[in-house]
Amino acid sequence: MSQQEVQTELDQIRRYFKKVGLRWTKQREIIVEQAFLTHDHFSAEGLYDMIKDRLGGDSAHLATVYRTLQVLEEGGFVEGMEVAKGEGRVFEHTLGHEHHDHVICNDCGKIIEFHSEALEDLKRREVEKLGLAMTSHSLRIHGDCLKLKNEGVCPNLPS
Amino acid sequence: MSQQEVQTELDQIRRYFKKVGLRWTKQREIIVEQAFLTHDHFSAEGLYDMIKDRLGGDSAHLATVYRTLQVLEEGGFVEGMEVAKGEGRVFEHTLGHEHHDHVICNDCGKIIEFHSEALEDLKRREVEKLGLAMTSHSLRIHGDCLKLKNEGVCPNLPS
DNA sequence: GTTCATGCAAACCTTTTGCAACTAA
DNA sequence: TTAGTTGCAAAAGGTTTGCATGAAC
Repeated sequence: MSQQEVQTELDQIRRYFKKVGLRWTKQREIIVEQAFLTHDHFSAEGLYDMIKDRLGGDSAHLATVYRTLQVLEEGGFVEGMEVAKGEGRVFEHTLGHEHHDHVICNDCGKIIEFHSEALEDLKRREVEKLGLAMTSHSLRIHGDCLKLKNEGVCPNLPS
Repeated sequence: MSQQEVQTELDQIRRYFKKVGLRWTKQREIIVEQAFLTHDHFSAEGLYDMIKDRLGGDSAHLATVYRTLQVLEEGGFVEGMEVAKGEGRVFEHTLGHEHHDHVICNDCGKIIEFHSEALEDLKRREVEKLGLAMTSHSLRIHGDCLKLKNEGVCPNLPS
């Protein structure tokens, strides 16, 4: 996401904050900006560290990061999920992304996103059979890397 | 699961413990038995409470429940998952069950299980396209109850 | 000037761990 | 006998919260 696109997202989120009666503070701006500058999935503490690296140690307190992420999640701007047992939640921003599922590589831990309309339809239909209207869902698939198995190299490993 | 079926599961698990060089203790028997007597999903602490209710306060320590659940999960006898943000993991036993997905009712929180072979196939194929061989996955769908919306009654609420 | 947000530290909750006592094999 | 297991209490790790101070409106 380019700096310019981030600006558009920022504006949109700022309007949301105002609309629901929340104040737009320096800290919130910093946190939201960092969240949307970040391409990968991030944890609350990870985001906090990125902010420290970029702007210095006292730009936004960790507790404020948590509080802001909570607001963003309620507003539907980010989505949190548990990736591995015993670890904290990781987030991703959702503005301008269609919903996607996650594949987690057993070999390197990398999170790969994918989207399948057919899969979405099927989920929705299966749930309707049970008498519910799907509002959200989370699909995480763990898998072994075939390239690693066949060629000894995991293409998902950071190079 | 009937008392007799539980006995069969117990035997199977006891053999597993022995085979991998773990001891079969009174506490482990109590914990495994309770886990397989239980039809619903349970948390570690919930299982501990059930044991206290059934057998008294000092039958098995909470730490032992955690340790045993870990072994059972590694052995593939139970499966743990996070249902709601900020809450602990819940478990279900898997022996003699085919894999299933979960639907969580937004209205009453009830967890409904379902299985769809078509959905399984599609997941597997989508992941293979990405170069991975699916080893496990977790699909949780949250939905609004249609009966509640249309008729004012959520059939998933405990009666 | 009010009301809400922040920083800080302390609390919280679930899960894990170190260790001495114990027990299955 | 002896290596693995338990109970206990303490620690750990991620997240939340109460409160006084400070900033947005």
